[in-house]
Amino acid sequence: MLISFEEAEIRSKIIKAMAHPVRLMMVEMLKTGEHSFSQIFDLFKLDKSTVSKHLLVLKESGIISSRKTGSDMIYRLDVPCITDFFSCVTAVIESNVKKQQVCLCR
Amino acid sequence: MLISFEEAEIRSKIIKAMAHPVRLMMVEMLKTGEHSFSQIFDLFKLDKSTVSKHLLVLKESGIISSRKTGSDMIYRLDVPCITDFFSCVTAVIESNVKKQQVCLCR
DNA sequence: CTCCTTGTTGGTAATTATGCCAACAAACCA
DNA sequence: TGGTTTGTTGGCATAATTACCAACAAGGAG
Repeated sequence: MLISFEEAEIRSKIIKAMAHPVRLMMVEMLKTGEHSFSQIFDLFKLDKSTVSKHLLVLKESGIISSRKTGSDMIYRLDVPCITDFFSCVTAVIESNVKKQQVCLCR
Repeated sequence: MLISFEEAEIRSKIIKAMAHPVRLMMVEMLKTGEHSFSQIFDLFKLDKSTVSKHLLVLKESGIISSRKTGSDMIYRLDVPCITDFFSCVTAVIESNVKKQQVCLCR
């Protein structure tokens, strides 16, 4: 009935890949279609190596993939259902507002 | 169109709360209904303080809540849509299998 | 009241995550 | 061929996470 610890570990690796504001924004952007590294890079005030490593985390978890086109690296979202993922997060946030819970605002 | 960094931070805190195998299993268990601390504790070979702290993380993110009944602490899942959350994670795993991607198995 | 059960909090050590700089590799340009 | 653009990798310092033990607080039970 309950999932095994091994199964939970596999799942948590995927969830962990999403558990960073920068990577969330990257996924949000890729929800609108393919984008090049430089387009993604321009979104943030971060070193290019940092951006590259965040993209690698998403790629290794299987959420996005990349291909080289000319001198550009193009990234795309592999799993469209990531939208459902977010809709539940939004539900949690709304639930927190109803509870007037402030723990996320500290 | 794209979410702000502040919004992404709020979201990532909730996702981060789910990003641990132990906490995932706790949520799986609470999907079946309310459970006491000792019932949850018995699932794991962990110190009670560790279990308590994991539950606190879930509680502070607004995913679960607790109430004291007699000498027991009862925990419950506040956000049923967490199931949708998992269904997307499962889709990622299945997509990875199709790709024969091994990065999650190392 | 005293002991015992139940769970939380404080402290600490080990591991992991994050972000920068520097160096490198690959493709494009001149 | 030499220089430039584009992105990745290695190394390192700092911060965050995790899990343990010990101590503590709050309720029963005797």
